[in-house]
Amino acid sequence: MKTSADPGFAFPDWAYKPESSPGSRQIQLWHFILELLRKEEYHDVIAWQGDYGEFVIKDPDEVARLWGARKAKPQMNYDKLSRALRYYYNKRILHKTKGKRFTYKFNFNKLVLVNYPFIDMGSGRVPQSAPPVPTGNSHFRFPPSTPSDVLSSNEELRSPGMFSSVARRMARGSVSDCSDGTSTNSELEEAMGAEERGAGPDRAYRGLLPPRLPHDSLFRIYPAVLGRHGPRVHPDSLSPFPVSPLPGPGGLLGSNLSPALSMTPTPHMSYTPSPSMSSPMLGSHFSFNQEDMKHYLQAHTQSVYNYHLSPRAFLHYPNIIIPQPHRPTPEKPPAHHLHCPPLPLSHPLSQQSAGGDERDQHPSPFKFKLQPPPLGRKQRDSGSSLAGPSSSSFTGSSQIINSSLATGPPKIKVEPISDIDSEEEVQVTDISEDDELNHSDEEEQGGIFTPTAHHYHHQLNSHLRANGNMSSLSAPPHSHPEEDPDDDVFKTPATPPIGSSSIGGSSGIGGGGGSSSSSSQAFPLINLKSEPGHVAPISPCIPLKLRFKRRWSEDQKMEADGERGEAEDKKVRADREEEEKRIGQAENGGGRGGAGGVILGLMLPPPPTQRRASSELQRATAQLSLENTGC
DNA sequence: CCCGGAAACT
DNA sequence: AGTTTCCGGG
Repeated sequence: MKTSADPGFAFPDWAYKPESSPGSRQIQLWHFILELLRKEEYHDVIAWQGDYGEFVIKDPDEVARLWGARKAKPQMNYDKLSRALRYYYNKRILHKTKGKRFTYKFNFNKLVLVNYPFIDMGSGRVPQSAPPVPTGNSHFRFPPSTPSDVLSSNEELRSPGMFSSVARRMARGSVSDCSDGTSTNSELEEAMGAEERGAGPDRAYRGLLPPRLPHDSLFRIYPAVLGRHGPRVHPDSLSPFPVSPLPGPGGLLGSNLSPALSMTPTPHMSYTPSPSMSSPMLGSHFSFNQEDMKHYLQAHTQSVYNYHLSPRAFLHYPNIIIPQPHRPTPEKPPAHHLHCPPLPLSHPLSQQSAGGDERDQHPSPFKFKLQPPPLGRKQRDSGSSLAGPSSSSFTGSSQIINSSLATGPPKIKVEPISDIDSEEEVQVTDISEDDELNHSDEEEQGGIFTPTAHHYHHQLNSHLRANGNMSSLSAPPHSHPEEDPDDDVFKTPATPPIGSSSIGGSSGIGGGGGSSSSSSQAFPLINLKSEPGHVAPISPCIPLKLRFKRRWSEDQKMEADGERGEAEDKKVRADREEEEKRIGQAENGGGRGGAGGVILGLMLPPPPTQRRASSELQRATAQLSLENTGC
C-alpha cells in the first residue's frame, strides 16, 4: 500500500496517519493556558510577556485554581500544574524561560495551524522580537478572525469534491513531512488530526504550502496543530469561560494562534500565501474560498512534486525525476535542494521491493565510499547490525540518504520532528543508550538517524583534525543569548525496527503497523533557504572529501546560526551533558543553559540531527554531484 | 521555584 | 496519553 496507484502520487498510508494520538478530547492544559491567555479577563492572572510565545503566570494559584475547576480537580495547585507543564517540555509544546519566574514559552512553531495554511508566518520578516503577543488584538491576528469559523474542520472546507484525493494526499504528505507529521505525538496535532481522518479534506489543509516557493526561501510545511475539531466536545460546563473557547471548531486557539504565529519566527522563510490569498493575508484577514483553496492545493501539489516537500513521499516515488536546475554557480541554489531530495528518497533500500533498479537510473555523478565508522558501539549487539555498514557507501546524491535511512540505526528510537525552521529537530533517543555513542565524536547525535551522515561527519572531522582545521567543524557559531531551545520537535514513534521498515519499504512501511509505523526516519526536510553569500564557493575540483567537509561545515554553521534547536530528548541531553563533561569543556556558565545547550553546538554535532543531517547530506551530495560532474 | 522520576488515575 | 499526585533533589 504504500503507494497506491494514483494519478499523482499517493503517499503511503502511514503518511496519512494522524499524527496524533487518538484522541484525547479532553481539554489539555496547554489549550487551557492558551485560552486564558487570550482572554483579557485573565490578564492579571496570566499573560503574554516577553518573547514570542512567552507568557507569565502572574497568579499561579489562580491559574491552578482555574485549571482545577476546569478539570474538576479541586486539589490542583501550581505545583501540580507546573508538573504538567513540565511534561510539555519534552513534547516541545512549552519551554521554561529560565530565570524568569512563572514564565514559560510556547513553541509555536509546531503549533501552526494546520488549518490555516495560508497563514503567513511572518511574512518573512517576523522580527524575532515580535510582540509577545498581542494579547488583545493586534497584528497578530490570525486571518480568519475565528479560525474556527473558517477553517476548522468544517463543513465548508470540507467539500470533498473539491479536493482531489491527490490533493488531499499531497497535503497530507506534506504534512507528514513536516515536522511532525512524522512525528506523531504532538498533542497539538492530535488535537486536530485524529478525528478528522475521516473528514479528509481538513487535513489537506494542514500542509498546504504556498503555491510558489520562492527559491530563496525555504519552505516548509507547518503542521499545525491547533484546533481541535472533529467531534467536538461540548463546552464544558466547568469551563471558566462564559463561552467556551474550545468548543468551536478550532475555537480555542484562534486568538492564541496569532501570537503563535507571530512567534514563530521563521527567519528564513517567508511564507507566501497563495497568490490570491496573499493580499488579503497580509492584512489580517483573508477570505477563503474554495476556488482559492483549489488553487492553493494545486499549487501545493505542484510544490510538492517539484520541491518534494515530503521527503517521505518521495521515497516511494523513486521514479520521480526532478528537473535539474540549471545553476552553474557554486552557490547553492535552492533548486538543488529541491532536487536532491527526491533522489535520495529513491533509494534502493527504501525501494526494496520496488525494484531498486530504477533508482540507479539516476545518473550519479560520482560514487565514493566512506570508511566504515568505527563500530564498537554497543548498539550493534542487538540486531542493529543489520543496518549497518552498508550505509557507508553511497552513490550519487540521493542514495546517501537512503542508505542511511535504510540502514537506520539499529536501536535508536528516533523522534522526528518538525521541521520548521531550524527549530525543529528531531529527537533521537538512543535506546541502547550507549554513552559511547556520543562521546566519540560529538556528532553522534546527528547521526543517529543517519548513520551515514554521522559517519560522514566523522570523517570530515577526522579529516579536519588531521588537517588542523578544526575550526570549521561543527562549531556553531552563534550563540543565542539564551534562547530557549525552542525546538519543537515532536516525537515520533519509533524507528523501524529492524530492518525494515525503512521508510520506503515497499512492502508497506507501516506495515505493521502498529504503532506508528511512521518511522520517520530522518526525512530530510529540505530547507530551501537562500543562502546568499554564505556559502563559500566551492571549487569544483576539490577532492570530494574536502568538499564534503567544507560543505558540511558550512552547512553546520549556517544551521547553527539559524538556531540551535535543540530539541533533544532528555536522554539525549543527558548524554550530551555527559559528553560535555567528558570532553571537559568548561561550559559557559550556565551549564545547561536552558534546554538548549549552548554548548551543543560546539560539542555535539548539532543535534540538529538527523533531519538536518540528512538534508545536509542530500544537499551536499547533490551539490557535489553537480560539481563533480564538472570535473 | 524548578526539575523530573514514579506511580496512580482517568 | 495526559495528566495528577507525591516527592527528593538542586
